[in-house]
Amino acid sequence: MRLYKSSEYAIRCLVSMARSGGDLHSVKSLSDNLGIPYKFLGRLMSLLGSEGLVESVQGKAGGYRIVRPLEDIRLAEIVDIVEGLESYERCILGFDRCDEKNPCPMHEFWSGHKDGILEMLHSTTLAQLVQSEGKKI
Amino acid sequence: MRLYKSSEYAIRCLVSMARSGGDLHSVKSLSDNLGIPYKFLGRLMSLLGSEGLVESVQGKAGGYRIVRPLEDIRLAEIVDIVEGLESYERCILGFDRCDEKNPCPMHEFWSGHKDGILEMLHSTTLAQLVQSEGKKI
DNA sequence: TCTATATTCCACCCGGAGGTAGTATATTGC
DNA sequence: GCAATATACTACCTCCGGGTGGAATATAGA
Ligand code: SF4
Ligand code: SF4
Repeated sequence: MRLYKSSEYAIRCLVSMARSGGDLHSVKSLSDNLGIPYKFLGRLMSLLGSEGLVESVQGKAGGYRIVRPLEDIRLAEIVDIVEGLESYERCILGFDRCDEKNPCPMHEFWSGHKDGILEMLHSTTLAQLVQSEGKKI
Repeated sequence: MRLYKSSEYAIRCLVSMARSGGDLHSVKSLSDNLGIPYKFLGRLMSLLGSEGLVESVQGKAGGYRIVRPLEDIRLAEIVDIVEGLESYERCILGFDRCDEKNPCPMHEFWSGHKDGILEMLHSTTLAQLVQSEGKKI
């Protein structure tokens, strides 16, 4: 019932980068500002880069920047890259190939929450997170 | 975003036991009927027994039975015994000590779902699961 | 050119969830 | 009493998410 640490880190970094101006952010500065293990974050940002969510610039004064418009980056995409969406699309009791005619005992109590979360992940964009009133990152 | 396998097994076993009459159920029969690894389920049922959710009878023709009324056993209690409720009470970005005045960027998009799930876990009882229309176990 | 700072890539460690094996112990029915 | 069948307990294994260390590579700037 919790995101992977990696998804949490990815979201926090992207929000932090988007909030503090548009230019390059080094892994070092992100690690220091957000309290995320340096080496771990390095590998994660490299993954986000290879998946096209961010752009990397090597060498001194290098770092990462967000290239795509914030309204175009949805939570579902971030989570899918980092940990995959399988566990959100499957369900609480782990059954797959569910239909309304053959539900598990939890269906009427759970499926609404599951659908709501999945819808939220697909509809919420980085732009909304940046504008949200939450200050803590 | 998924229950532990152990929680899934526990819920499925309890629902199965409650649905198929009130008497003793051996780990062997539960394992066969539900397709749950025998040894693994044995340890899990032993835990449920030590926590007072079920009662164990040793020896030939022994097994486990539910003693408390079904209306009194809530999902939250089962989940708490098996995997703990921490990850449901904390939140999606892993912050603790959250208040409305100092939210994280996800708060307005997530906290509603979190509260709904927690409320569901605390209010749903085994009796409701047994009566639900779901046939698949 | 040389150095400092940055990403990139490799191998490795740790802890916990899931699962297996074997054995000890309890108890029913013959 | 004895065999069959049940729970109880201990030790161990595998996989993976999280995390660390070190060296290779790229590059801006003195
Ligand atoms: S809650 Fe519904 S969708 Fe989820 S596993 Fe059960 S039957 Fe399938
Ligand atoms: S969503 Fe709200 S309750 Fe959850 S971690 Fe963020 S601020 Fe805290």
